[in-house]
Amino acid sequence: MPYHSTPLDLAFHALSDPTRRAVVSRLAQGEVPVSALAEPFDMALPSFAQHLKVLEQCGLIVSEKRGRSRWCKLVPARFDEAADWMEAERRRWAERLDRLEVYLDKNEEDEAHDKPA
Amino acid sequence: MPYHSTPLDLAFHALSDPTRRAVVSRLAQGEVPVSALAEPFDMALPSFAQHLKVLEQCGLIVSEKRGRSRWCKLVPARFDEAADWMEAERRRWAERLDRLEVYLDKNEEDEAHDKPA
DNA sequence: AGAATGGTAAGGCATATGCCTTAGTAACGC
DNA sequence: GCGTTACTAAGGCATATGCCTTACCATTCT
Repeated sequence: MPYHSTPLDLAFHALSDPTRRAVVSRLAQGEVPVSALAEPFDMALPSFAQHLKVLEQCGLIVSEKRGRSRWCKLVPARFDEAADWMEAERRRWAERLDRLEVYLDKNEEDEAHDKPA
Repeated sequence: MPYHSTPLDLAFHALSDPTRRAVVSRLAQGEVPVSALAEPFDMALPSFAQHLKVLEQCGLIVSEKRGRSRWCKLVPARFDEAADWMEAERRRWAERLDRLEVYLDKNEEDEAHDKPA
């Protein structure tokens, strides 16, 4: 999706794959080396490494090579951007429903007093 | 991404495009017909319609044809699944950091009392 | 009825994605 | 040094994505 690819685009794209979400999920535990991360997945290592590359390129994780293994860890900032966007939308949606409810209640009241629109 | 495509995959994929996020964002206002939704975008209508199709197929929106225009509205449930997943991860992450902090504080205290690990 | 409006269908094109295999390279273990 | 371990590079293949254009309906306006 390099047509546009803002950080948010990339983060959501990264999270649209179950393998990558599982990695993110696992990294809540802290740092994990690539081999340990890859172990649960029935996938060739190079394929799995691509997923890590996607996560790293969009800034959801960082990694560092120590000896012959590479350790990965989450970067909450990028994750938060996406989560914050979702919460903000959720709030906007909820506010609209609240206003709608107030409006409906008001009309009901008016009707009770014989003052329809 | 029909390799896997759970609802969560599809929702995140749908949200990875800025045009589609803008549509979701706009629909917080309520129902909007396709032409009005499409108006801000410099894109042929059929291209835009594809984006709506993606949103509808993953359950983020529903639409209904009235007369010759189609009205779209948000479906919060699917959106919430994605938002909930993100919040749950965020919480797990925060909890781990809390435990880490407690652990570090404890060690600091121990050191102060001359009892290192 | 005939034209305009609001989509929808169909198909085409360039690029991206997700997987694979094979072939390296760098660090450790003996 | 030599084999093993842990990745990394390179390239290939099928399918998906995002855009386009050119038809083609329905519905509504005049």
